[in-house]
Amino acid sequence: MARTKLQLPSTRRSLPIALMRSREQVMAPIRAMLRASELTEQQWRVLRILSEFGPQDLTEIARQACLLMPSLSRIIRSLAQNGLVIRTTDAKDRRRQTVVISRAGQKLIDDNSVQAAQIAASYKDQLGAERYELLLDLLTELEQGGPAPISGE
Amino acid sequence: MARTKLQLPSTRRSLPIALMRSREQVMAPIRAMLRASELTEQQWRVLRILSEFGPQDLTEIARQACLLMPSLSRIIRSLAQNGLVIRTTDAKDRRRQTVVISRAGQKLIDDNSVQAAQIAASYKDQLGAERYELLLDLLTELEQGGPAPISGE
DNA sequence: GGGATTTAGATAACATGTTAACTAAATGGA
DNA sequence: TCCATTTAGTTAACATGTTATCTAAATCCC
Repeated sequence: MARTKLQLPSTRRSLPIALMRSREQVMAPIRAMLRASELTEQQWRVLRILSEFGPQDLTEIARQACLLMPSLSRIIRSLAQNGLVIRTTDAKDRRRQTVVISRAGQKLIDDNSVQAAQIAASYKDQLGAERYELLLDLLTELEQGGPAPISGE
Repeated sequence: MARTKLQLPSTRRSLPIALMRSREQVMAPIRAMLRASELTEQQWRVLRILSEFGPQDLTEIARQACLLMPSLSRIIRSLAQNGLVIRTTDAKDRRRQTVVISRAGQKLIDDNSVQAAQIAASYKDQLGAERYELLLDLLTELEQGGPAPISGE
């Protein structure tokens, strides 16, 4: 590749900024929906993970919900206080805690899932199914490949 | 549009989560770079906007950097205290403040722009130029259309 | 067994995200 | 003119993001 002088791309065509802006747009109606249930976007994500994949420990939830442990630690504490999840200490490894969604937590998921599905479908309609899947593929590829290792470090 | 029963997509194929995960990946090396300059990602974004588009008021910076006013207000205060930007009150509208990047602020941009450009280029290499542009287009489309129709644009 | 190391999770400290409420200045009519 | 309304920016309050540090329990390895 010709070593033309690398230039910082315009912020108008910056990938990180574009990812942020589009996420902003996509999340807006979801946040509006959740406000009625007094749930934050992150709490909703944790509940959905627990509902979809069943009980699991904090580290696994963090990985799936894309949250850092300190954030998740606070979120789980809050959800437990509000009776939406239940924590139990693992018998075989007493460092580990297994988190389960409660009946009340599952009810919140059920109450909001129809509207959430409609919102999700609206994105798909907007781009068209094919382009929507393509977008998801590109994002997944970006996520998995990861940035090229920084040379010389 | 009575299609099939709408179902909440799996979190493994959720657009908001995919956007978040990929942004996470993309930002990691940038944050690592900025840590050496004691800059946060948001402070870097504000400085880049000011460097690229020149002096402007807070509302305009917020729009371009995709920050909410309360966050930006704190960030500008911090940047001003550290001598990286300069605020002046607009003479014609004394509510409005014009923010300019300082010499020290510009130096931070200059010192980091080569490495930042390399990082940006690495994403492009990873996906290939064509798919990279396609991704940016899809994100832009998502951002502009939005699920809630924006009237008059 | 027993100390060094690793791992799960929590805590601390500070920056940002988010919504609501607020101040001050400008604007739009009657 | 005068006051209601709008606009630019700030502050408050609380949740999350981010890095560093800490504790306790498990594991490694001699």
